Amino acid sequence: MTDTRFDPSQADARWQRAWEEAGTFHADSNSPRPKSYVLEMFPYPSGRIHMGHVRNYTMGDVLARYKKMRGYEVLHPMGWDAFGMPAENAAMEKGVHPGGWTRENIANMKAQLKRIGFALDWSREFATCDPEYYGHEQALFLDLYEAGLVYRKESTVNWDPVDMTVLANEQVIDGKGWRSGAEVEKRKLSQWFLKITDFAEDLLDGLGALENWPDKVKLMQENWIGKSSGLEFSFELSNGESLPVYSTRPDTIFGASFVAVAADHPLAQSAAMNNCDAAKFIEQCKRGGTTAAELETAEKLGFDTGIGAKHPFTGKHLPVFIANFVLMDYGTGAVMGVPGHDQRDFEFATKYGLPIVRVIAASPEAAGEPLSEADTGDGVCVNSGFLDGMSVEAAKAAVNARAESEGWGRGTTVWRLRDWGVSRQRYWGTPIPFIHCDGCGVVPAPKDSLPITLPDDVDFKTPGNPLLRHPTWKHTTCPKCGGAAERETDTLDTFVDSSWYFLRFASQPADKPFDREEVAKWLPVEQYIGGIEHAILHLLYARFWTRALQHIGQLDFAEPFGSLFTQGMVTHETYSRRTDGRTTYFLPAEVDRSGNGAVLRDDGQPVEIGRVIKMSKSKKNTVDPDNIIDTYGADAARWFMLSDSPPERDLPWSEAGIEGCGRFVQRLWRLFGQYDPAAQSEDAQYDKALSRKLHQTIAAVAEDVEALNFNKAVARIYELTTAAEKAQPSAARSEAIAGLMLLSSPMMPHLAEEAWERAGFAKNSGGLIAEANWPEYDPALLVEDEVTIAVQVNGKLRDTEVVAKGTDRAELEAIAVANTKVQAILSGASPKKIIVVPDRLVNIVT
RNA sequence: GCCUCUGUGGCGGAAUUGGUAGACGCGCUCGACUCAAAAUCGAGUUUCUUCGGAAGUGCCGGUUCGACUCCGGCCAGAGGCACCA
Repeated sequence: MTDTRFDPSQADARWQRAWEEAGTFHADSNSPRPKSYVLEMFPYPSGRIHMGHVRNYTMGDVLARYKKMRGYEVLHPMGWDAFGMPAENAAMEKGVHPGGWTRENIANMKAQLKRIGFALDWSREFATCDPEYYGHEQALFLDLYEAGLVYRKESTVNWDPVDMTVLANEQVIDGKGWRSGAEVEKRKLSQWFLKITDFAEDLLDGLGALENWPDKVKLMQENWIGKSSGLEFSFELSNGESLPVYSTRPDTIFGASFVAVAADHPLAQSAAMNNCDAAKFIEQCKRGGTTAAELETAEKLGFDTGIGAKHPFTGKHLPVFIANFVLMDYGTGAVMGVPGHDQRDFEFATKYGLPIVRVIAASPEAAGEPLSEADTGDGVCVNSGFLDGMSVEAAKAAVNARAESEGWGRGTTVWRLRDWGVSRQRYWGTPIPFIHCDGCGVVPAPKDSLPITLPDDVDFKTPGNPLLRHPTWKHTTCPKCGGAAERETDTLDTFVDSSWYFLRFASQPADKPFDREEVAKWLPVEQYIGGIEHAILHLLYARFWTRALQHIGQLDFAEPFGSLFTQGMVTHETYSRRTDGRTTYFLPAEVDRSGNGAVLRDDGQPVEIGRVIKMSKSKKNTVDPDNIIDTYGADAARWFMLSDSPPERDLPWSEAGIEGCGRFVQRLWRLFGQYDPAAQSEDAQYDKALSRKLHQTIAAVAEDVEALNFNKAVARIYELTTAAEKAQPSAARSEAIAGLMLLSSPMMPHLAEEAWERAGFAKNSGGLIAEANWPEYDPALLVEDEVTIAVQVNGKLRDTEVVAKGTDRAELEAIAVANTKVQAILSGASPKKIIVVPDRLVNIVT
């Protein structure tokens, strides 16, 4: 019998074809239905879909299918974040063209996604490496330039002196270039920036209105934007100059024992001119990576310039250091060092023998308490002249007021957020549409010259930017003077590409980036789903870009994503070997983990087992879903992704559960086969219980799916399945079986379609279950009429009692006191207190 | 180092948000069916126990009649830290 087993290898493809032929998931912008835009973060086409993608897109898919069943016109599109470094790496390693490599990957991954049966509107697909896409991006960039939101300035990059190329942070390993192994240097380059700081206040304020964003994401963004108020003031220096510094803790000014400037601060530069030791120290600071993590964990080093700074209150001379932990990008690039109340300053002062003074203490009496580490707690000012006895807050205000009235400083707001550097010295990205002319300077490319496309004939045999050394590409004429000029050879950060792709999904006009009317119909995105790793950068950039477009009058809203859901990552341990100081990673599929350790299947030799971390291409700890679909079918894979783990939490990958999911698919299939509309009830009481279970499940699954609590919805479906299996044939049972088909259809759409058809619904209603309505529930059936209450003595459970729902307090108390186990414990003593929570418990306190 | 999370049986996790800890699933054990296997079905499965109970949600302490849930302090792991996407 063919229908005793569900055969995904037949059914999956069959229904995928049926949906495609019926145009089931085609989003019609002229539909009278209410609209819903469900979007998952589009993937980088790395080559293969991995489990993180499957998890992400399955969640979105369930929601999209559910919304459709609830009567929405759903836009659920897919595309490709197709520019980026891995394509260039592949070009260098395998000699393939980044474009060809990317296109091939897209084709493979699209085929993989199609096998999983996602309810996507493929007619809206595009890749960011399409000239039709990035040409419009160039136009938008020029629009922002005209609005004054784009500028150039010098900024630091990682420079590999052997390969003569700029390295991404990821390519710097232990301060060395990943290919050359050369010690990386910091180098300044003139680069393009977007003025995200113009929107800092607005981006911060906007978080308040994002009710359906996770608090943790809003908090992370808030901290990232980092609004702080403090004092900007100037030290008079012994060389007659003045040095502006910024501090968020002016209340600790009496504890200042040194002043420190960044290595690239003008003062440091001029010190280097007169002093070769200073120059050497600055050179030393240039070594190592540029990341905040590296700077902050590196040993605190300084160089005493010999210059003195005059303390504005005490007149004491403070030594001025050049220090490797001061950032030129934040504040004024110079700080006052207060070792008593800042841990970095404390470490620095300890190392260089500088005074450490307590100026904040829990109470005035504790002024003399020694410090073994920086005290960053609250308290009152001590050892601080006129500030003594003031609270931290009062002292801040008092210092600011004195500085302002005496004219040597002022209270200011400083942001941690820096402008967005978008220049990349790489080939595989959107060319920045500017032209460098010796006579006219930097000139925007005329809009009618867009798209400025990438040349195809590039080579990756030598490191560095192929655009820069291409024989002809950069040569052009100046749009202003007509003279010979050169194109900008930097390309845009790929975060620019992902900052507006969601607008392009609304429609794809040829002559403009997006159609305003279509955007108005679909946007903002109703539900955006993606990895928590994008909590700050991508989401902040997209919010900024949307605001910037609103600012220049191209959009009518500021926030692109109404609701955000950040899923946890699919994680796996890593397998690696180190040879010649380089680490090679291996795929889980290449590794035999059956013994105690792990060995490579190829040579039987052990590999090192690394930590359980997010699946990523660079660490090769990815699992390919194709094998799982081959073995168990798309529905089992989808079900597995939704089961068990709460979606916001990380999911450590294991193969163990998938088999059970495959069994459940068959179990449901057998149950669905028992659908019998003619079945008659024999036991009305029993029927009512099953009917109640069905209606409770309908309500609960809807609620769970809307909250994206898929693991809970899955558990409900299991429970109803078990109840239906155990029930005798009856009308209620058939109703439950039909209900289960509908409830499980967003999660296991192929199985549901097959069962729907077999049960005759497709013929009767003339449609697909994907186009059916979500079942209604009867609110009257949700309420139970009996509840089990806990009987506790001193908070410990002693027994339970079944009572009618809504039994009043007095009666509950009487039942509990009369309970034999309670009587045994009380043994005649009378309780001190009895706490009654109706429908829940009675607690007897002795 | 900084910011944000997470921590519950052998495993993934549930717990109506302060009210019966371990729902549901995986795995395992035993049983039924079978010549046998697979599949399927049934029972059991936190730990200890003198079988009365006792302990138990990363660790230490606190609030409460009652704490996985709230508060304080630690520990461990993950994500992000501006050129991975």
